[in-house]
Amino acid sequence: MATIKDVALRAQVSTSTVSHVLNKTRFVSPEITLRVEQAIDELHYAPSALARSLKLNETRTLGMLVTSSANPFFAEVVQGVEQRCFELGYSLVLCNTRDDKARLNASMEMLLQKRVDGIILMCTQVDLGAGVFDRYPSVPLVLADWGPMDMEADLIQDGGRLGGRLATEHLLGLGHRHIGCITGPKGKRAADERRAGFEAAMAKAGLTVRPEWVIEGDFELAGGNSAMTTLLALPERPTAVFVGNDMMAVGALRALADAGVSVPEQMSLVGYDNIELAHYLVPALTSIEQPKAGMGALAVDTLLARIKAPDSSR
Amino acid sequence: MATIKDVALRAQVSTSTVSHVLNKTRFVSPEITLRVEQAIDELHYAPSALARSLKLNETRTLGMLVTSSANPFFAEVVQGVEQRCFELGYSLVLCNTRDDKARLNASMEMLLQKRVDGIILMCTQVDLGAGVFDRYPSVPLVLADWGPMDMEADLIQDGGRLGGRLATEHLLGLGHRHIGCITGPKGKRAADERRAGFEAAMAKAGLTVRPEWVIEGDFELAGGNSAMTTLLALPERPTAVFVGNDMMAVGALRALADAGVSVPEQMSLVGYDNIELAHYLVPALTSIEQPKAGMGALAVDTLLARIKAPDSSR
DNA sequence: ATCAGTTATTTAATCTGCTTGGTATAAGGC
DNA sequence: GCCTTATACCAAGCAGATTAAATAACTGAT
Repeated sequence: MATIKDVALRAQVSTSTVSHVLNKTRFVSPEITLRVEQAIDELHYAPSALARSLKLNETRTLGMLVTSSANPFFAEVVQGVEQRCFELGYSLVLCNTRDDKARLNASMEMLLQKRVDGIILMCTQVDLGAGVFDRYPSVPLVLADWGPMDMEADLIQDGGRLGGRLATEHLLGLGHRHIGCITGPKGKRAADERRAGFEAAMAKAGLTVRPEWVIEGDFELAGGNSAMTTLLALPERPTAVFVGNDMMAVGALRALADAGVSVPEQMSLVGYDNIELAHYLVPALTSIEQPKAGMGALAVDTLLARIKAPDSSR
Repeated sequence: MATIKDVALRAQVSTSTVSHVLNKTRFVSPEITLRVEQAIDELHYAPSALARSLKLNETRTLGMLVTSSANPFFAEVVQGVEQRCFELGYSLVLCNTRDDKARLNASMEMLLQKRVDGIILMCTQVDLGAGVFDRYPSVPLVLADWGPMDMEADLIQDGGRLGGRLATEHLLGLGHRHIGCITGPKGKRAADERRAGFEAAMAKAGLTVRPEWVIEGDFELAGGNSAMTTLLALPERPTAVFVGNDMMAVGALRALADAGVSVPEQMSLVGYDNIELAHYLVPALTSIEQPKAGMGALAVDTLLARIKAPDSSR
């Protein structure tokens, strides 16, 4: 592959002139500019971002760690992240952690060695063993959808508490008084907040939350399915359930259908995230909107702001 | 960030010795090895993959271009690709093209400048204007799920013809004789092959394909929905439909429910891809299995084989 | 017309962090 | 004392960015 030297030779100028033409960082006379551009065309020259990054100490690359990028919710956030990266001239290195600590650490290590400018973390795994992070204290980090952490990082929060309240109030508005809840994994911020919102709304309506109607799920299809199955096996069933995310709601719908319980006649559901699929389900799923692409874009913007001003207050 | 020089200085050895310790590329005495390792720890040193890549002319990074990574089918393939990359010590740069030629070209340019070792293309866009590809004729490419192309690249093919036949035969086996088909976009290989399989199976069964029962969709939720709506509006309806992928099938199910047509009593469906969600739908969707993660892994393996032997026959 | 003083362009030299073939040095063997 | 080994170091790149320095071109004054 041609280098800047080849171009310089062919255009009969020095490499620095070529560099200035490429980056428009100084005036170069029109004739010379033309010669250089011709040489670039003829040689199919493409500057090496590698060499450039090495010198400039900036890769224009971000890393993203996500539990499972195939999960529709994450997939949409990832796409939002990628979209914003593209708009801003960055590229994105995607890593799945699969809830595996070793894998997370390995991926972090790789990203750091590749000298990404910053990293977006969106994983369930709360405890990291502090292994990698104190090795590289300086890499800008953004945490989205993350458990309690004391790391130096910016946080992207969804208004889970509000959303949980809205979801519950929707059910209350339909006249329900016996309301259950399928939550996400305990300890995961998003899960806990949504649940807190649910409890707040119930309390505000003067209703007590029946503990056996609050079931912990895993934010996945299967978890929602088994959680609903558990609920349905109870001697007394709620008439409505707030499900912590849409994936679990889909699983729950399946369980309801299998049990012959019709929705919404015999039981109402509200989901969370409003993934595209929710509209197409039968019956259509009511869901709390989550600006997934927006969260992705926000994460990128936050990260880049931090990169530009590493020491500004959080 | 510490460099190899800092480590060398602290360990009182030369940089080359540090390098050899890091890469285990030559014998270094135990005492010196220890000193070097201590220095590495104390300085939180992480070698720069940038400098390494520059020197070695290899980035251990692959690029992947995909129409829309949030599409469940693509999302699973992408995850398969990432999985295999991780296993092999590669990282993955993900780019969405959104069916936008300009964007595809821009992303290609970026990947090439970053000197990725190879690129996996999985996009609908058939025509590229040949802009970028002849500029960099040498980058190893793998095309998955791609229209007819005459580029120098390896191809990953799904057995779409076979799958289409199987799907149709499933419906025939259920006793159906009036079978329709909702296809993917014409010109897209996967779509055309599945359709060809459908037609082959019909012909083999001695049935004629009624043109008005073959509707072109877009492989998306909305397209499946409107295609089925169109079908249902016909004076004569088929009793079964082979839908070209699961996303469209979900959309179609919605249309059927809206029209009060019960599935499978009044109409049977078969999908394609067998995305995880298909099991959880109500009614459950029968679908032709597509080894999505497997295809991703295969794409990576094929690409790496090509990288190792650029001139071997295809 | 000529020369000092500018300004406009381009060049040459260094630097980024790391790998590696060639080489140096000290210890050990005969 | 000389020749091996064993072990570690040197220095030349890799592809480009940056900057001080050099050259060329031009200005106005004498």
